[in-house]
This record gives sequence, structure tokens and C-alpha cells, in this order.
Amino acid sequence: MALQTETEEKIIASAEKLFYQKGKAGTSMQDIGDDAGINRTLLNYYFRSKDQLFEAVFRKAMGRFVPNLAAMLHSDISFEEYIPALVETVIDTMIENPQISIFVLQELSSNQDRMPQIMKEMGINPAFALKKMEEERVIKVTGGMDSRQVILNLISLCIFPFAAKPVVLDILYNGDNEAYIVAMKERKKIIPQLMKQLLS
Amino acid sequence: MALQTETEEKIIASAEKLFYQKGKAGTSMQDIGDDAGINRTLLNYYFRSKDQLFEAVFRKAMGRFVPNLAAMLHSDISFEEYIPALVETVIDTMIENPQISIFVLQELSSNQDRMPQIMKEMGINPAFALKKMEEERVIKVTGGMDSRQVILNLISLCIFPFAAKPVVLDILYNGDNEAYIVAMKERKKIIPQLMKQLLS
DNA sequence: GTCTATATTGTGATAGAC
DNA sequence: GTCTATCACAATATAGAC
Repeated sequence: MALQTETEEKIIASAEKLFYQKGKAGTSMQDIGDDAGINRTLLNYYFRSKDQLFEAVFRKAMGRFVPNLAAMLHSDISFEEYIPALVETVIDTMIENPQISIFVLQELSSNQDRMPQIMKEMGINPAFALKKMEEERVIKVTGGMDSRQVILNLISLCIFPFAAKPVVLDILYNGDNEAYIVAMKERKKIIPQLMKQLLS
Repeated sequence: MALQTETEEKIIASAEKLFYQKGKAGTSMQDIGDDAGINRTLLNYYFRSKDQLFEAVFRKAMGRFVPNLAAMLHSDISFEEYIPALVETVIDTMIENPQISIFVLQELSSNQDRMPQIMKEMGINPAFALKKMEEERVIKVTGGMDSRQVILNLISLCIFPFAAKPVVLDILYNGDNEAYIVAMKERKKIIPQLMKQLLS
């Protein structure tokens, strides 16, 4: 990764903020320039096109949590042993940037055809992961439940409360953001306990 | 709800399909007209503006699953008794239209400020729901865990696997949609069992 | 109700002065 | 590297003929 000028960093910061919030189509180059306090045409100078600026932001976002997932899916260690550390880092990432999950999910949903290529680039090997899951199921680490369902449960419990933050905040925490954050931090303990219970 | 002409129905159907897929900003009136096989300007004739057409689609989407949630949050019956039926209907709704969850979450995330008003319109009363949760916690239905965390777990397990369908399909089910659907149907049994285990 | 024509504005992108 | 001016095009929306 090359060194970035200050201007370039400002652009990326604003682009991240706005793309996360409004998505690719919902954000104009003008919006980003204004937010960064930088002339619109400089965005083209640095990133050539909106597409390429977006790609930079998207890849950075994916890079924030895909490696955690990949490590779990590919390592020699069992899923179970990975859970506490994974939950901790994922939740911390989400607390820092609650909109990242919905951003990534939305863009992946709009471009389903690109999924296999993206996974490859991110270093995830589905075939290998499936084999690992199959082996773990055989040695009954998962208490008889399909390993894929176990993984799905784990990830769902970690990420959904952030993807649905606006609703959760309003209905369950009455708009109190502090209370919401406290609850999310509590989940770092709750989720591993819960998974342990399921796997026994 | 007034009677709709055939043309109006076609427009709504195409608008739903495209808004779900590409979001509000990512879909043009032209796209919708083309998909419906209808002249672009007729969309304005029937719905006046893109904003109003979008509102119609959004409200219809919310109406598909908010009532289920509202019923659980407001009824006299305990959450626990509601679980199997809720899981069944939510999962069925999601299977029929996998992109609805990400669509709703994305739009709510883009317009967080509108949340309280939307909840009101949808007939959800956060204060009432919270009171009910507090009572249930007191009578220890939730095995000591905060009721809000229980609700959060339940909803996460139901919805996330659909919001993340592209990733889940690719990594866990190797692109096999049939296998994915079968797994989602299995969750109708898995989730209630799991919740029961948690609440005991 | 449905079409064509048109007004108006917004957007991505580049050329060229400094 | 940064700005102004400009281009080509796409978007929403409306007026008005039929």
C-alpha cells in the first residue's frame, strides 16, 4: 500500500462515511468533495473515477472483518476454540463503525455475481472451509448440529444487532445510544456462553 | 386501500423488484418503466413522484413483517409461547423474498431520524414493549438473561441468514440455492429448539 | 390514460490555465 | 496539485396532443 497524501486521506475518509451511510448510488462525487472540503474534480485526479474510489472504500471495508472470518474457516484449530476471540474482534469492529455491516451486505446483495471473485480475492476458499466443517461435524464437536448452521448462528448473533441498529436502538433501547453500546459489549460474553451451551 | 388498475400493479411489482435489488438511489424511473413494459411518464401520472412511489413500496415491505414483531411485543402472551409461530412466518416471508430484509435495513439505516415516526405509523409502541419485557424478566421466563438480549438473539437468528444470503450461499453452500433453501427451512425447527434451551 | 416533446437540474469526467 | 470552464449525458418531472 503506497503512502497517501493528506488530501487523498481526506477523500477516503469522507467517501467511507458517505458510502457507508447512503450507499454507492446514493452518494455523488460532489457530496464527497463537499464533505472533505475539497474540489470535486480532485477526486477524479486522485482516483480517476467514482467506480475506482468506491472500490477502494469497499475493499477497505471488507478487509476489516473478512480476515477474521477467513482465519476461523481455514485454521487447523476447531471452530469452538476460535469463538471468544472472533466474537470480541467482530463486535469491537462493529461498535467502531456500526454502518459497515449494512454497507457491505447491501453492496454484495446488489452484485451477487461478483461474490465468488470477491471471496477469492479476500482469500476465502469455500471448498476448504466446507471440508473443515464436515470433519468437525464428524467428530461431533457441534453436538450433532450441522456445522454450517452453527457458523450461521454465531455470525448472525454477532452482526445482526449492528445491521439493525436503528430499529434495535429505537424499539429495545428507547433511543439511548449509551445503553445500546453497553448491551453490545455484554454480548461479547453472552454469545460465547450461548455457543458453548449449544455445542455441549 | 383503493382498487388498483392493472398498470398500477405492474408498476408496483417492478418497483418492488428493482428497489429491493438496487435500492432507491440505484434505481431510476426509466428502469422501472422498462421492466414493467410501461412508458416512463406513466409512473409520474400514477404516483406523482419517485419519492411517493418509493414510499408505497417501502411501506408495503415494512407491512410484511412488522406486524408479526408488533404482535409479539404487545400481546399478553409471553415471548416464549410466541416463538414457534413467529419464526415460521418470518422465515417463510424471507424465503419468498430474500432481499426484503437488506432493503428495509439499508433504508432505515440511511434515514435513522425517521425511525421513531415510522415505528409509530407501524403501530409499534417501544415503551409498552419495554414494560412487557421488564415484567417477563422479573418472572424469570428468560432464565435470568435480559429480555432484550433474548429478543435480539431470536430476531438475529431468523433474519441475518437472509440479509447475508449472497455470502452464506457462496461460502457455506457453495452456490447451491436448493441446499440453501433446505437449510433455511430447517431453521424453523432449529431456532425454536435453541431458544427453548436458552430459556430453561 | 397514454404518448411525445421538452424543461430543468444533477452527475461523472476531462481539458487546460495557473 | 489545484482550480475554472465545459462537455456529454442521465435523471425527474411536466405540458400538451391524442
